[in-house]
Amino acid sequence: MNDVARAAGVSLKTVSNVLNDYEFIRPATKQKVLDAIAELGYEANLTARSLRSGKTRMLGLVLSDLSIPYYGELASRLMTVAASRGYRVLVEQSGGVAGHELSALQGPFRQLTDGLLFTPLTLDVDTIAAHQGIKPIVMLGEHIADPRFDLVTMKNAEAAEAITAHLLAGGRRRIAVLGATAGATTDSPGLRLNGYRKALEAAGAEFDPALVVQCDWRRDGGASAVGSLLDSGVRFDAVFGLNDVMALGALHELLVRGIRLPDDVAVAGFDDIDEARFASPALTTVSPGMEEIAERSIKLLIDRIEGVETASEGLHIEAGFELKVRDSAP
Amino acid sequence: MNDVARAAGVSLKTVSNVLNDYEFIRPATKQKVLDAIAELGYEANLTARSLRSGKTRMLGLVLSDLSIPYYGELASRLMTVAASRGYRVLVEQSGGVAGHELSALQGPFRQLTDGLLFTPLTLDVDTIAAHQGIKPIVMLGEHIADPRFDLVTMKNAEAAEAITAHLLAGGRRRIAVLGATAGATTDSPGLRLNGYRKALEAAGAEFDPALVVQCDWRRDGGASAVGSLLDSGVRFDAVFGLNDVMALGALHELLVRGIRLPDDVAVAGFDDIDEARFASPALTTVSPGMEEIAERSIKLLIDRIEGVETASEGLHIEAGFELKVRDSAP
DNA sequence: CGCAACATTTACAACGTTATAGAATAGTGG
DNA sequence: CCACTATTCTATAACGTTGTAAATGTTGCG
Repeated sequence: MNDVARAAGVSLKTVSNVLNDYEFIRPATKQKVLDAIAELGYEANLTARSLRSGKTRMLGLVLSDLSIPYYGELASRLMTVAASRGYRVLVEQSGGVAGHELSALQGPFRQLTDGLLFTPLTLDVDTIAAHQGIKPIVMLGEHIADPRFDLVTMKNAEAAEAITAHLLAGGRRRIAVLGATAGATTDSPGLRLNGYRKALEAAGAEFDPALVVQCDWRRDGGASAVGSLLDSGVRFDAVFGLNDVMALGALHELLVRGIRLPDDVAVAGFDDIDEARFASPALTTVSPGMEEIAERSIKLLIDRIEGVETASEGLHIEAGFELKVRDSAP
Repeated sequence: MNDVARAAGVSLKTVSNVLNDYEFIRPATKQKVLDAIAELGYEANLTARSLRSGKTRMLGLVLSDLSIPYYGELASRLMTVAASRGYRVLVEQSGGVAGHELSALQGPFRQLTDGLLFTPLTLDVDTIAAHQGIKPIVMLGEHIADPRFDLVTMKNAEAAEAITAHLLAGGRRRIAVLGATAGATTDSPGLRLNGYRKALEAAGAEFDPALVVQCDWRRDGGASAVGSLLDSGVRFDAVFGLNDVMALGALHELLVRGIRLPDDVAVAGFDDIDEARFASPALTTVSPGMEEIAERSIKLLIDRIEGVETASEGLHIEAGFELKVRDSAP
């Protein structure tokens, strides 16, 4: 910057002012500076700028694992939206481990970012509140619904209700659910299960706890869950995976076992990952409006960082959803 | 740091020395400093450290799109390996657009990182060489094979040859290839196609250009490519997708059209993404040793950054591969 | 012509760290 | 007990930027 100042015959600060679009600069001076910058190929040093300003123009994204399709797609979209606002996204994988989530919250990672998009999987809301620090955090997903935090989420219950209603409308009465968890009703499995029950109730169908299976939210979790359901002799005419990869795992296992889809058993998922469309049969699922989630969460976080949004209570935003009816459950 | 120094009754620099494991520090002094750090909850400011040292301890990763399963998995593994060496990974999506690739190479992104893992898709090697700058770059993938650059790649030709040989051994003679490109033989489609031809030759099978189809390296690319092959009436008894997602798209399309897999047509892919195992039928593919690629590329890049590796020629590393025989092509 | 009032530019300090080089202290041999 | 070396510590100056406040230019008006 010194060199530029010398080349343009102005002071250091004037160059800085040009770079920062300071109002009171004579056009001629500005041009001289810009010429010098172009000629010398000067680029501002971002590290120095960060040190001085205390801002990094990076957003932190904490999620369990980028290799999970839903998170890969989410990260991709968030990065694109953030880029359009002049921010970068730095990803931290927690692996769903409490210690990693905590260190993402307080450790050096936090320092590198101006704000956090946080998908907590193991940490409870009070622990997070105790370690939230000073910079803005926007929660993604559903584990947290607390007035202390901003939250951008999908309409879990409504979407699960809609897809269950669709299965019921197709004549299914015994709908197995994969991926439920014990206890909590405010996290995404809980909310989706609520939606499921509500749809059953509305249709006057019986709720059978034997149809609700706990398993890992992964492909092989869904596969083995549906396998043990078959082995145990529980009857069912539909499977609702609380996310797509479990549903796809189940779909695969059902086919391996010679069960006809969708004639014998219909399969539905949740997320509408890219892959769902190309499964055989194509997976009926619900699209949680990821584009909207990405846009609104980035906007909210940046507005908090830049002081545009000043609500003292946490804002809770729910993105719309869309039912995607395909061959696995027509 | 000033506060810590005061609390410990030592100078600023002594605190810095403790933090940097400077050799000549009395154990008692070191302990005093560590106690003061613990008591005050001090954490070093990474931005200031970066400004002073010129290092960010971040590695840049340039790839087309994180939502592509192969890249999601790769990024995830790279981040894990990098973390174990005390580095973070900052991802930049190029979308396969030349302009974005170029700006990742020279723009502010470069400043934020100590070195680059680069997966060039559109830029040619001379353009890259012209803009490579001063910091280390390790190429990932296959578009570049040039003595000027370090490269970590998979055994494209050998792996493609192996999987083609497997199809031939299964009695297939007319193997369609999806995802070929015109011209280049040193990029990954080119190398894989070479392996395909070599296997044909070794088996004395005829090479038919009509079986080689160009398409986008995406799910719907594979689907529509195999669709138009069917429509055009070209006979084939196997499909080799040059990557898994094309193969999976093709697999889906074949099933939709009522073709029996693997009886009528066998399908094979390349990459062994997580999803391949759970397709129906499960996809036969080749695993390119991603773990090894991740480990060796991170190690090489960090060794270059830290001056451990000083070879003046580019190092070319090929990771091993493993054939994954599954139901789509037994 | 003089002096507000405003526009434009500048000098200097600061952000929090590490490198350099030198000062202080401890240890050793004669 | 002194000179000399090895160890341990510290003062000062950077790294490259922006905020503050003050200096300088310019314009308009009485």
